[in-house]
Amino acid sequence: MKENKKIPPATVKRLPIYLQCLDQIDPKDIGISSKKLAELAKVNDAQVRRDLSHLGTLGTRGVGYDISTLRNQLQLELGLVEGWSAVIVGVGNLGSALAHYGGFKDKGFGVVGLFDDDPKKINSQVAGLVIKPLSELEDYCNKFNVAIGIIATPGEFAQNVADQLINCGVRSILNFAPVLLKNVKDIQIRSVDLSQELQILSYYQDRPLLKAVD
Amino acid sequence: MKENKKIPPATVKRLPIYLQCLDQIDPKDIGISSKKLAELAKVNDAQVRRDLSHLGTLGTRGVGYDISTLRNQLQLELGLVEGWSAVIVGVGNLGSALAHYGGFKDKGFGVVGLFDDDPKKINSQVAGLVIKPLSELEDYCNKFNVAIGIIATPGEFAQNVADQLINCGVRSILNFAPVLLKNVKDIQIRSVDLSQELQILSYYQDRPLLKAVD
DNA sequence: TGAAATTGTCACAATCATAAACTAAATAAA
DNA sequence: TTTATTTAGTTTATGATTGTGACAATTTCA
Repeated sequence: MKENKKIPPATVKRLPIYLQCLDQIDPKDIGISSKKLAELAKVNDAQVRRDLSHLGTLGTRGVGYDISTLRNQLQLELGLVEGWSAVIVGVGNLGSALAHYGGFKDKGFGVVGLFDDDPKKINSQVAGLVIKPLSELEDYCNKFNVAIGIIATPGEFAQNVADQLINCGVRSILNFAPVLLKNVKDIQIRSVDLSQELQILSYYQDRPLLKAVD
Repeated sequence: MKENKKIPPATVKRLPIYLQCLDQIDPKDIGISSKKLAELAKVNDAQVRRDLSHLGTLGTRGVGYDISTLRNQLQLELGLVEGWSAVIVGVGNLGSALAHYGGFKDKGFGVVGLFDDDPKKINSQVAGLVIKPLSELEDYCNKFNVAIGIIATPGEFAQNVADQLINCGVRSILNFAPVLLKNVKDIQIRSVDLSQELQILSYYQDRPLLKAVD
C-alpha cells in the first residue's frame, strides 16, 4: 500500500516469478485471484496479496486482479520498461548461449555488444553481433549507455573484466564466472555459479527428508 | 558441533563458497583462520565459525583451521566424493555450454549423457558425447545410475522432461528452463532462471541506495 | 607466567513466512 | 432491495530462520 517504500528483498525476488506466471495463463482470462496466482507461483495466497500490496492498490475486492494492470505494474516496478542495454563479455560456450537466449529480449533487455579478447573470435559473428575486443568496451558503453554487464569469462579474468565494466559506467553485473567479485558501493552484482548449484543439490541428494530452499 | 544435525539451508548454500575460497589460497599455506576465510568469502567471520561448526569440531582454538582437513570435510558433507552422474536434456546453446563446462567434473560430477528430441541433433556429438533421443533416457539412467538431471530445454517441454527424469529414478533436478516445475516429494529441484536474475538487477538499478541480497 | 590469537558457542536483534482475524468492496442470489 | 458470497487489503501475532556481537576456552609464543 505504501508507495515509495522499500520493498523487502524476499518480495523483489518473487516479483519476476509472478510476472512469469502471468505469461502462462490463458490469454482469454482478464482477471486472476490471489489464490490462483499463489497456486501458480507455488506460494501462500496471503503472501501474494502482501507482496502485491507493496506496489500499490492493484486489486479489486471481491473480484481479483486485472491481469494487464498487474503485468504493467510488475514491469514498471522492476524497471523492465526502461529498455536497459547489456553487453556480454566472454563469448565461449556460455557466452554464446546467453547471446542466443531469447528470454532477455522478451523481458526488455537488449544485448547490444559481445566482447572477447581471443583474437580468433574477434570480428566473428554470434547471434547477429560482431565480437569486439575489450579495448572497445568503453566506447561501446558510452555509445549505447550500457547499464548491465554480463560476465561469462573464465574465473581468472572475471575480476579484471568487472573492474573495467564498472569503470565504463556499468552499474549492474551478472556474473557467471566461478569467483566472488569484489563488492563495490552502488554497484549491484549477482552471481550464478553453475557448479555451486549442483553442489547444493548434491548435499540434499543424500538427505531426501530435507528440502532445499530457494 | 552437533553431528547428524540438520544444517540450515543458508549455511548449505555457503559451503560451496568456502570450498571455492580454499582453492584460491596459496597452496603453500596449510592453515587458515575464520577471519581470513570470511574475508575471501565476503561474509562475517562469526558466520564462518558458526557455519563450519555444523560439520563438527574442525578448527583449533588459537590456531585456525587445517586447510586440507577443512576441504575434505566440506567435500564429504556436500557429497562430492560420491561421484554423482548427471545427464543433460536439451542440447541447444545452453545445453552445449553446460556439456562443455569443466567446472562440473572438477567438483566430482560426471555428465554421462546428452538427450534431445530434435532429429537433426540426434547422433551428433557434443563435448565428446553422442546425443541420444529421449526414448533412451530410461535405459541410460539405469545403466549409469544417474542421480542428477539437468534440464536445458525450452520452457514448454521442461515439465514433461522433469516427469520423465523422475520416472527414471533421478532424484535431483537442476532446471534452466523458465518455468516453475511441479514440486514432487523426495525430489530436489533447483531452478536457475537467467532472465529472472536480470530482472532483479533491473529493480535495483533504479535504486542504487539499496543492495540486493543473495 | 602473561599476552595475543582464534575457535566454539550463546544470546539477541532483525527479517521473514504464515496464519488468523477483521474490514471493505464488489457481485450474485433471493 | 436485501442478503450472502467472494476476495482484496491490512493488521496483528507467532514461530522460524538468520546474522552478528560478545565472550569464555584453548592454544601458541615470548
